[in-house]
Amino acid sequence: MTAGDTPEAIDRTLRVIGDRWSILIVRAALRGIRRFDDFCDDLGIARPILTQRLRRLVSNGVMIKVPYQEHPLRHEYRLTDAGIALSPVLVALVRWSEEHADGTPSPTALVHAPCGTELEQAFWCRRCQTTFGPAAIRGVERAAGDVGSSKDVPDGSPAH
Amino acid sequence: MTAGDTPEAIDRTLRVIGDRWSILIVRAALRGIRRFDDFCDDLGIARPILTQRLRRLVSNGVMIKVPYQEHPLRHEYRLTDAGIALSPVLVALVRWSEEHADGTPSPTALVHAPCGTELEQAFWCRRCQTTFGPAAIRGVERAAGDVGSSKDVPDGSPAH
DNA sequence: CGAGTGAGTTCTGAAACAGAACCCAGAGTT
DNA sequence: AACTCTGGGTTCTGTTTCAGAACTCACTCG
Repeated sequence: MTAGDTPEAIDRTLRVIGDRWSILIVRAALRGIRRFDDFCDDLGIARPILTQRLRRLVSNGVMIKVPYQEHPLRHEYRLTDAGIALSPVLVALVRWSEEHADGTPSPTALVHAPCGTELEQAFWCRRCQTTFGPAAIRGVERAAGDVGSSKDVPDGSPAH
Repeated sequence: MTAGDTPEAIDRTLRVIGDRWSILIVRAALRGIRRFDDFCDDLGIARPILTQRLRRLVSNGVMIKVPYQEHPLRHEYRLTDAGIALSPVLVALVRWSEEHADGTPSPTALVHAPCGTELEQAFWCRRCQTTFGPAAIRGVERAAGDVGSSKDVPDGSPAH
């Protein structure tokens, strides 16, 4: 309550994809995996958990279950637009992993499709027509009357 | 094995920040919160969990514990550079929350500090000098000989 | 001396995770 | 018809992890 903030929204999101597997499932799906067993093999996830995760992702609109053949009725799981919209999260995570958690670059590079150049992720200011990094971010309250009260995100020197 | 991929690296990262609280803690820290009790109050997190999370974040180099006064010896927790580097993940999550999980925009807007314009997050191609969205991403194998084998990320129409 | 504060720890119960093994419908094989 | 394979699950059974109340402890302030 006191916190004029939103752990709320982000919290709800984390409930959807905030466990170790969901993000990996989305990632696998982005790589083109669609079938139950393929997810299983690719991720090494236990079947019951996969079942439950897929169900949750479906019920939260991240994926949908579509039949890909009748008769032996079989379904596959695909990302919805909302699911695809998670890719910035994924990319940010992968980037961070590579740079900070563990030097190993992932064997799959993500590139700009039209030209094949490896992509970067940045914050973009429409007004200045420029990209920038975390250091140039500031948080401001949205409450209409309150526009002056901007709190700086971490002050200058972070650590040390 | 068949998967020439890395759940590995990302998995390690998710072990660091892949629970519901760690990200929220980082987020709070980005907003300037530093002290144990303030995290507690702000997040509504249970103290034992906060203790443990902070310890883990510290041991993984995301935060550091620095004394801010002697005598009643007190520490505070600050983000390291690696921790600050998580902000793209945060931003991506918040963005997604707002757009897909729940219409409510967060009360704290993130803006480009120099000009105050609300920021956007995008993929950036250095070669083309352009920003683009998830649809224009493609994954290619990095294995030196194998550059031709590019798999498309989700094919054209995602769902429906 | 008593109250207050910052930063935890202990204890206890609920929930989530994880793996092995089992199930079942339909198709293809013999 | 019997037999086995495949895709897509479910059940059962432990092990972690989560979570909250309540307690501790060192120190300071009045």
